[in-house]
Amino acid sequence: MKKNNEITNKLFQNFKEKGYRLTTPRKAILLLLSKTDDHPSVEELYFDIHKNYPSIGMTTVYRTLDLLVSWNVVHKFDFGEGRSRYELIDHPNGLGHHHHLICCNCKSIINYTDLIDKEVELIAKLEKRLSKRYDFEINSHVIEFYGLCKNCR
Amino acid sequence: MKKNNEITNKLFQNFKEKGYRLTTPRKAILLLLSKTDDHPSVEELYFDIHKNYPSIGMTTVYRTLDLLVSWNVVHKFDFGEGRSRYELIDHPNGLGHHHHLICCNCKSIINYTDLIDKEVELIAKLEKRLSKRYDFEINSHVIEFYGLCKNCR
DNA sequence: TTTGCTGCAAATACTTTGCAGCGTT
DNA sequence: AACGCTGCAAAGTATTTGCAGCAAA
Repeated sequence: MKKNNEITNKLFQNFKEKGYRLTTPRKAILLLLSKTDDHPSVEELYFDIHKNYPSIGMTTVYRTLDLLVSWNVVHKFDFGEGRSRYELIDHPNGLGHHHHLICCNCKSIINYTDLIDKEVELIAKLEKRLSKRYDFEINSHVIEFYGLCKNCR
Repeated sequence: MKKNNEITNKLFQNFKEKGYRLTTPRKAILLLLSKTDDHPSVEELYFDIHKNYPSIGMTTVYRTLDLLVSWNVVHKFDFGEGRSRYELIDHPNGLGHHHHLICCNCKSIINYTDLIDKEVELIAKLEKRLSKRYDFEINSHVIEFYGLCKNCR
């Protein structure tokens, strides 16, 4: 599993830099997140992890995710379901950066990656402009479109 | 108060179309939301409303907001504080459409309105493209930048 | 009069915290 | 050995629901 090693190495460095340790629950969560293009909730992550590591509790999943979010490794989303969902910021699966179409009715989420060059460039410019104007260090961005999906119209 | 009448008229139509009634709590919430460029939480709305209408309870605020959200009159945000925040989608105060810079540390929010023409145009194109591609009816969009504000860097 | 919105209180769901124990470094 | 992560159970907080009463059309 070349990819797993890549992830491990990358995150291992993050951890070292921040002074945190690479523990079993963290490895498990990061590997799970790196294997999906979905946005798992805490509960979903917990159940999956539990299959392989029955001793890891829900609390640890919460705490680990909080840390990963604070390190800018993971982004925490709220799509209005009353629970949070999580996603790797730098996804290693070639999925890369993507955004969301969110159905207001059934809460289904479509990932889209088709931001053309012009758009990417424009977002970069906007980021630079806002950053300077508001003296704000921008780490990540989110573009979401809300509406009704095919089935709910 | 011309503006209040405009809002009332506009929403009154929405209500009629949807078959819902224009009640005191709804008027109160809509007027409050139309008077601020902030993103009040349920609790904040409740306290404000309570000053003028002591009989309106928190439950009603929740329920009313849910309805307004489902009618696409109000957008529900979650900035990661563990509570939701609300904002009129078509703000009548000339504030117009805006987006957010969100500080990951102190959770402060900066509104920015300076999307230049090129950007607006581009978002419109993107919307059209996505809409067609995914057979998705887009009603609103959100562009958020996450990072560290002036004070938290 | 009828429909369906309101309010209170209780219930629910998600998330956080206290504290003792354990694993890494 | 020391530091600080981990798990369980309990606590906390935001949000939802049941049900009787009431208001608007």
